[in-house]
Amino acid sequence: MSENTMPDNTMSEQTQGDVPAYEPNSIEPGIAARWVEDKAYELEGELDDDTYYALTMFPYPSGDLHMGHVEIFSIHDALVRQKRMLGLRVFNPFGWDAFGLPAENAAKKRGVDPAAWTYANIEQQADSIKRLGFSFDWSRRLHTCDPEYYKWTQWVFLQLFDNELAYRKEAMVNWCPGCQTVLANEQVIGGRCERSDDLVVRRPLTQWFFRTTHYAQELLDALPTIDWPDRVKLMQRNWIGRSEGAELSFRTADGADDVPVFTTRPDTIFGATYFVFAPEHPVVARRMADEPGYEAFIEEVQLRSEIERQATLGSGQIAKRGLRLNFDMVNPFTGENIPAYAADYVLMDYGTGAIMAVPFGDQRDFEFAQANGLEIRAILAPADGGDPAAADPTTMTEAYTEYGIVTNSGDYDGLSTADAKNKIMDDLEAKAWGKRTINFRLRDWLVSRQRSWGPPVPIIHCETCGPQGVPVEDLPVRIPADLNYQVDGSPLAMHPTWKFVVCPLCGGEGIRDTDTLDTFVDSSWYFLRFLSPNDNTMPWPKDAANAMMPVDQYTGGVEHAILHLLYARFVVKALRDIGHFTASEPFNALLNQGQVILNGSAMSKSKGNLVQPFEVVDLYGADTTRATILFASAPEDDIDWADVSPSGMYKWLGKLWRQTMIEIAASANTDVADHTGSAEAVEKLRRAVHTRIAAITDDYAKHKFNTVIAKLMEIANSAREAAAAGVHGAAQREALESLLLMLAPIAPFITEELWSRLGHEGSIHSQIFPVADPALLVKSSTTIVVQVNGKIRARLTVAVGLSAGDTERIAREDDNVAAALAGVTVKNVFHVQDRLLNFVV
RNA sequence: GCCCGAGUGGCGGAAUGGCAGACGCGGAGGACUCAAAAUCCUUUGUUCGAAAGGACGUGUGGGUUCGAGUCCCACCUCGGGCACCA
Repeated sequence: MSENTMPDNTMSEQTQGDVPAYEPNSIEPGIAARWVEDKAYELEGELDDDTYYALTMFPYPSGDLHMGHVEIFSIHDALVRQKRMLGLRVFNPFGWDAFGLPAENAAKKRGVDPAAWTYANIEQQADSIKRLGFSFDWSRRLHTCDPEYYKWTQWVFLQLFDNELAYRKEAMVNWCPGCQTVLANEQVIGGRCERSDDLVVRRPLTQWFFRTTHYAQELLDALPTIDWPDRVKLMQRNWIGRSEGAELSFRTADGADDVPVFTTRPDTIFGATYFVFAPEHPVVARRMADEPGYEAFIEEVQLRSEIERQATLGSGQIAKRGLRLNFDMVNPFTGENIPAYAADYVLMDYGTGAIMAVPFGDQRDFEFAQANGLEIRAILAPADGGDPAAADPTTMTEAYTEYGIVTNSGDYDGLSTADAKNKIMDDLEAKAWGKRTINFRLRDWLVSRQRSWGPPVPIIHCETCGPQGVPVEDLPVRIPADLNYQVDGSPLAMHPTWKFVVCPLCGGEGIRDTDTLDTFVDSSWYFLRFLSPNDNTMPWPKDAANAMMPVDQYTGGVEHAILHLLYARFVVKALRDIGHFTASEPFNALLNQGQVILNGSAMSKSKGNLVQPFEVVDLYGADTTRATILFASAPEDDIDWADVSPSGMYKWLGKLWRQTMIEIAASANTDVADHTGSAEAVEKLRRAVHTRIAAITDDYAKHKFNTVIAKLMEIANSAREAAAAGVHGAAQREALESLLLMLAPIAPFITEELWSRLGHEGSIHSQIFPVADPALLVKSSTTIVVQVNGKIRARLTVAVGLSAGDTERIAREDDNVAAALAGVTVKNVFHVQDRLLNFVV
């Protein structure tokens, strides 16, 4: 390469008149269309053990994509594209969680067909996703509202029904007046509906449940086996809420009823000075039926509890009111008669619905006892060092919840709390008064909804045969096309003819169940349907399920921590036990992205603070939009759109574009295998590139896309510096091409375009991710820090591998170090190889 | 109230117990331009100093360590989860 064929670099960077401009919106749409036409990301061949299953939470089609979608798909796509470049066969399907209330609300308010509304939104989102270049496998697309899909949702329901994991019962359930339907416990947030924010009321209704409690222990035990964020695992652990204790019975004073209670503190039983039932407890209901005031009390409690819950949220103070019952109970250990109460602080659906009240050791009982003038009996003394006044009923101001030494408890006096617990439980079991028990906070999942835009519960009710599953050959039970959505209540239930059928067992009169399944049922198994979304003969092939499950990498929002993510785990365990595959968990690894917010608060239509993704895309292109999001912070952190700078990212991509174009021009008529520039400058550039390749590979593995981009910027800076020093040709191309390859998962369009302009055939996205040359990672010299008493006195460049003695000798030659050491005695010297030397004086 | 998590420049954020502030945004100055935009270059934690150089600095107070943004204890603030769970 001769000097005069090389354009002067400074000149070309300043003029750049001959370099085509970076115009993302003129190149991106064509490339996006080509990827779809070429079926570039459709996986061919078998779904086998070697296939990597990547999945992102499928969206609900409420309108066009919002920023949150663009964020999660940008994270997911960067991850997926990089995995492909590492040589993995990646299965990356996509679909829509398309059943839900907004479609039904649109139908009710505006008279549109919910299906038409839904599919129109889906098409709009699909177009946007393609425009943004997300590399999903479109051949596996599914929508949960397709009859071809919900046929199998109904089949899943029937599998659980046939195996006694789906059942119907009357229970006090959460009713949302706004949505006109019942809700699962997981959908009630702070007493309000997760969707509409209406105050939820409690009603007794007969509903369908999935027996999630059957798997409570396994759902808890398996948490350590999955690679999920600790935060999510902790939320599930708390939601499942396992507690160990004892169940034992108290007898009524008249000897007629035995009433079981659950306690985690059997050691405090001698302090049980009264007894409390949940207001609706059956024993209370029977014995109090004729008492004046009982009915009123029940009503008052139900009304009051909701209001008080709201009024006292966050205060930690809840008034405890109760009703003295017309009978007493007997404490089995003391033999004493103790008064019985009904009070709303005891819940019917936790434990046994009744408690032994120990005001000394439980804050709620303490408050209730004070309010009602009941005895507070000390049954524990603080261990050494404790404050005796805190455990003295005459002076204590709150319950004594610490452990200590048992007192006033007969034979158990003098034992520690832990020993007394064990001994009392041993004795309970020996006397057959009770047994060791484990209680869970988790309840069964209520799955039926009084709505119509969802899969109808595939059950036919028969007066003689009871509820019967719809035979598989009759699935799907379709939503009728002629529903009237303008009615109050459930359109499906009010259809004049739909529900009248014959019983599949006896052939007599049958009535369809008019409820539909919760949308979370749809999404609790969709990752299985992706394995064969177009096969109408089975839900999924067992072989493929065994090979592919669990999903290797799942990405999505933390808002589903105890909803979707818990339900999917339950459904997989249930289907495993029924025999449909061997996997025990749906998602092996989980990445939770943060939220996109604006000026500190969540974006929402009602607040009018939405940033529409396409405002950004239309201005700067998809690459800039994607890279801006990934550069703003680590994926798990929230992004405040007020703080991010798409224009900054756009500038950088433009700079990279020009830099690459200039190099293409600079090396146009030369042999790119050769390079110009000094050997030192070339080596410096190559070292910079290869150390970054190693670091970036690492950052990708940790999903730290923000530092990936920072290091790519460093390569660009090094390459520009080298170009200014006259380095062109092979070393410069190596730098730029490595950069483009490593940027490709993040900004797929500009890298594709520049890759081809650099003269390469084929897509950059089917290349192999760069590998660092180990030889270029070995340094010959390094900068060490010399400290005196931990304060930095000098930075010296020395050869690597120096001994402590040699390093010290060189360090002492430095003027600054010598000055700091003058007149003092060095007591010790710490040496960290190739990094640091610390004189302790 | 209980349980998690987090506090680093004007801003977003980097930092296997070993050079705090990588990378970028924003700011300042300059080059190019008739001018502006775009682009390029320099500079940018605070403070003392003409400079060389020094001091201070990761929410607060202690501690461990030769050495702490990083580990431990207490507290403050913010964010999240749960909320009468016996």
